[in-house]
Amino acid sequence: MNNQELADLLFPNVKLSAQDILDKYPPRKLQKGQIVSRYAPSPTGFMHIGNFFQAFISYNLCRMNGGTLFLRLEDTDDKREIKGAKELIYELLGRFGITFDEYQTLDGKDVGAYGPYVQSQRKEIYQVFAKKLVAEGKAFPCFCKRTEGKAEILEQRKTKFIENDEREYDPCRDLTLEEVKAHLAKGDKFAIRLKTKNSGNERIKFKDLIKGEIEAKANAKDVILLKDDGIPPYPFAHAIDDTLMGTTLVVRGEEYISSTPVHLEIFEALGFKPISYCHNPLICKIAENGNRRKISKRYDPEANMIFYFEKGYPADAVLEYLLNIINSGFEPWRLKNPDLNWRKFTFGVNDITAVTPVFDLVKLADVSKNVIAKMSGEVLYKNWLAWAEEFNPELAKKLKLGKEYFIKVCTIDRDKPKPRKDIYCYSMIEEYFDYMFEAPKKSEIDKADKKLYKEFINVYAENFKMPASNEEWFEEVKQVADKLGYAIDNKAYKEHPENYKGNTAKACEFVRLALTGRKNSPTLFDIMQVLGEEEVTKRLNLSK
RNA sequence: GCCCUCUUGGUCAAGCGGUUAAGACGCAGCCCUCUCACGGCUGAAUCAGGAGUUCGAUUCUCCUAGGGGGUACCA
Repeated sequence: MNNQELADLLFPNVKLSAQDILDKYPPRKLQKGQIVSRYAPSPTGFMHIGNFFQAFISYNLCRMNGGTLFLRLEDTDDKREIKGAKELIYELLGRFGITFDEYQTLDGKDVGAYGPYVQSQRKEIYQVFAKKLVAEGKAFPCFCKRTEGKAEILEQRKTKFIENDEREYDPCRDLTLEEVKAHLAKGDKFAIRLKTKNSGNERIKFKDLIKGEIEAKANAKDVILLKDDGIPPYPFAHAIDDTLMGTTLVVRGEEYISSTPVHLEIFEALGFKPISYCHNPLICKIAENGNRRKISKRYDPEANMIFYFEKGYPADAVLEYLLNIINSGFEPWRLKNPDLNWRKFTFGVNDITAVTPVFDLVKLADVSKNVIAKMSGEVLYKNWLAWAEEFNPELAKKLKLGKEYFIKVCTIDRDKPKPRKDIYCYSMIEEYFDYMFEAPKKSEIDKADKKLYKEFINVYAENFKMPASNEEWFEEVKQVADKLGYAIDNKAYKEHPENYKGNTAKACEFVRLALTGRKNSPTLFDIMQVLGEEEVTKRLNLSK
């Protein structure tokens, strides 16, 4: 079999040599230890948190080491491509402030010298290398039907063609030139497969930055290099692109560990040096049966990165939570440096957690509360409005109309050394402050308290005027309470509760209920100030 | 099935042969306080199991169990 003749037969239009391509991608000039990493999403129409997780790891690694980060779009699976997917990826990355040194703009311009940064535009490159491998006898055309993982077909092939159960040679690897010609004459489509040099008994070792050295069975399958549409599946594209683009560190999910031996054999066949890997753990949830499972688009809304914007979590809160998962050193650092931007935090490549973490929305809420607690009332208002304009236009209208008022609302129990930490996302604020929009419709009052409540509010409302200070306000509550037989002295109350109708706490609760309908709200005096005397009086009278 | 990988409280985890086994979230209780919070303090709760190595194992080795991942002309 003349391999060069076969190669020319298969790729009559490919004129460039591998060297021609290599010349276009000179090695990067890097300082010692400097990394080049990438984020390589597929445009599937949504961004999975696990996928974003990798981008974020790469981003952090690069930012800490002065490295280069590029974005490469892996749009080689035409069946999965969705319109607008590219835009969505760019939009989400932008919202999170994840920036790249090299990428292709939305209108198709490459920024950076190692493009094109979109795989579908690199078809010729892949073909050149595929042709080279065929010419060297390391790859061959395959005319079989696509199996695409269909069990029956795979099974059939196994029993028919596999010499022992350790290897999976493809039947087409031994086609004669004549047979190939016959196929081509019929116009049969062909894929290109790697002619594995292994028999299934070899072992290989490779290093992973998180897990250390991994030993595995070497690849012994004639894997696909080029699909019958001339486009490579992930492994071949990965080997070529990351080599050409000068990647020094590939961050990818754990699910790729198993296929790394395949990638390594492809690198070797191509004559490329292998690249360092960092296989990060997959983010999980606890399933109904108590087991962990991969966080999924189908069952977990939080698997989709758009979720956080719909709910209105600050981007930095999400990022800080993720940083928590990536590196456990972040939390102590944050405690020590409450006011520094998370971008100031550094950690080592080897310090990334190796355990599949369970995604915890409760913890995220806590992180987010702390992020929001640092916002001034004005900033909170701005962010809340921005969120509403996108996801709740009705609300946005109200917020804009009452701008001054709502800034005051947002400032309640804020802009002080120890702000409240109740709010963790913008979508919850409207409900949280519902009584600032209109008089409360529902009341959390205990049934048993109803009589006392009426009595108290009646007297309190009688001579109500807006207090000038928190102290004054409280004095007035106390006076009324005292008059009605409540304990002013909490100690006395604790000793003999039977002597009183309640204590000052109870009295305050009644006022709170009258004004907000709740037992729990920010400082009442602040609320009164924002509501204004007229409104407060109205609500008190309503509650009589 | 086969291959790879992981295993410290409910969750995130520190720990790298000798510790009263950190810390955070959550939970419970107390304190602070003029109410709601914030904050402070205290508490319950963890080394998957079994062998071995060792004077000594959470830490090293092996086995088992369990979890997760992979096993496509998907990434």
